Amino acid sequence: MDDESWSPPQVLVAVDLVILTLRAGVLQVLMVERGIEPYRGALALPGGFLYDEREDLLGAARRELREEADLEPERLHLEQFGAYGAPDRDPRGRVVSVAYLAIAPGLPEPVAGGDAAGASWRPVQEVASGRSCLAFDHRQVLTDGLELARSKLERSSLATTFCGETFTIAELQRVYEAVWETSLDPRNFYRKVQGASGFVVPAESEPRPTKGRPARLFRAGPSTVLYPAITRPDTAEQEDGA
Amino acid sequence: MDDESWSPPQVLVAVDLVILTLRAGVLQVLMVERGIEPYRGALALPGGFLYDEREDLLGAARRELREEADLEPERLHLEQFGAYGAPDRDPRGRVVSVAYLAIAPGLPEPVAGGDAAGASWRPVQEVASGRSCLAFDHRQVLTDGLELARSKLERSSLATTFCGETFTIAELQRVYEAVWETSLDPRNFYRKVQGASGFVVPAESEPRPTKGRPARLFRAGPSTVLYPAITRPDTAEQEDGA
DNA sequence: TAAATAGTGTCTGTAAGACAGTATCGA
DNA sequence: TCGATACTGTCTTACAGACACTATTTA
Repeated sequence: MDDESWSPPQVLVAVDLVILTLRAGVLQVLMVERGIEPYRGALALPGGFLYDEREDLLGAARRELREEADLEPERLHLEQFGAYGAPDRDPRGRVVSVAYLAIAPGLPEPVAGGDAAGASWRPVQEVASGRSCLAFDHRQVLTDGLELARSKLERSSLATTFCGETFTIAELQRVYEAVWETSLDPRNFYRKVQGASGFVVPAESEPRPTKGRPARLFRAGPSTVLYPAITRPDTAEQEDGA
Repeated sequence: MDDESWSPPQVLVAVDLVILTLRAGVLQVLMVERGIEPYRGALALPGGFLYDEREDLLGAARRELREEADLEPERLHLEQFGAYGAPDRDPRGRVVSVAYLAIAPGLPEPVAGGDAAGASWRPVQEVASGRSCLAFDHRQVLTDGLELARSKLERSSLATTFCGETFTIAELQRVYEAVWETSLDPRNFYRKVQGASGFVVPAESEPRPTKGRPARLFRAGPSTVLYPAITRPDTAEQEDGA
């Protein structure tokens, strides 16, 4: 290992982004269509190489968020969740990719303009499950990012970052239902959200156009950690053999 | 970004290992004393650069485990938990380090022999908390790895990997107490461990030398996920301002 | 009025924490 | 026998899930 003539291999470092949002009640992920080889024409997560020697990983993630997704990094949740470095994951050579999870409030327009030309929101279910062809190991990256988002919904106030400035409890519930792919009892959900101190605080503002009784509006509260947690329903508890 | 003349920076990739074990009832981490600059003489986590173009990250972690810690990777829990890539984290140049958490059963001897010459077990509390000088950003890496271990004890059967082939409930409790830096009620702990289906299974074998009534022996059960979880006592729930 | 959505209350089972009590060993 | 450790049981409170009910809007 400390061989005099040995020197460690040079590697390219990239960041990849799993950017989630809720549009029309379904969980969507931002994907770009690759214009160049390898995987030309396939879907890929937004991302790219480190720009220069001085850029740090989070900085690169923020830059890609702006360039490829046309999103303001300052307002978004952005969190690292893994490094992917299989030697053959990129046919061009050795690339280690660090993955970040970003959450954006539902945006009315599909991303447009600037460098984000090829980017579009896609339903997560469609992209993650089987059929479509994803570049590199991005299916695995997506799956891991999704699982992080799902588990963080339980014990952190992450869910509010899917919503706008103010939101109703029912809207918040739709976030949980979309990310978890479940349905929840609105009455129990209401009780639990109210019971988690500091999760949401009332926001007095004009009611929304609606059928039925207008809902109260809330905004994100001071807590980042939820206690008690909003627990995810059993999705068939797993066991595996020794 | 797609400037023709631009090319991404070459980076060195390393793996760093947080290797935890329990010795004499205290949580210890394997540290090496650096023999070369930078940070000569300081304590560092075991680790090193990727060996060649074909080695993958987990492979590198396994190799370092063998070389630097003289441990058999096959028998240990080994899990990635983060990538560290601040531009100035290594004065020699740009290095991105991928961190792994490893758990070893208590080993009677301090590590010796082979490349592991400079390695020694140190109490985590002493290393992580303040005083001693750690190389690079290894204090942060250690802290993050520790927090992963602590949280995984709650919902996974990780704790049994700190123990030998067979163990008593009291020994398992000492694992939780050491990692969490708490004390637990033995009676409630007993009930919870038994209640978590598949966590431990009885092992019939000769009782141990002991004062008092000899304890039953168990071995790790088939479950990797704990239900119900073994919950960590409140360590002052945190809130932070918006 | 009805239809629709919002919000409250109540009941039941399970799990957590506190702690009393019984069992089985060595000396 | 006593001291020590192992193990069992019981009580109280908190939370999860199920679901009945009341409230407030539009049509």
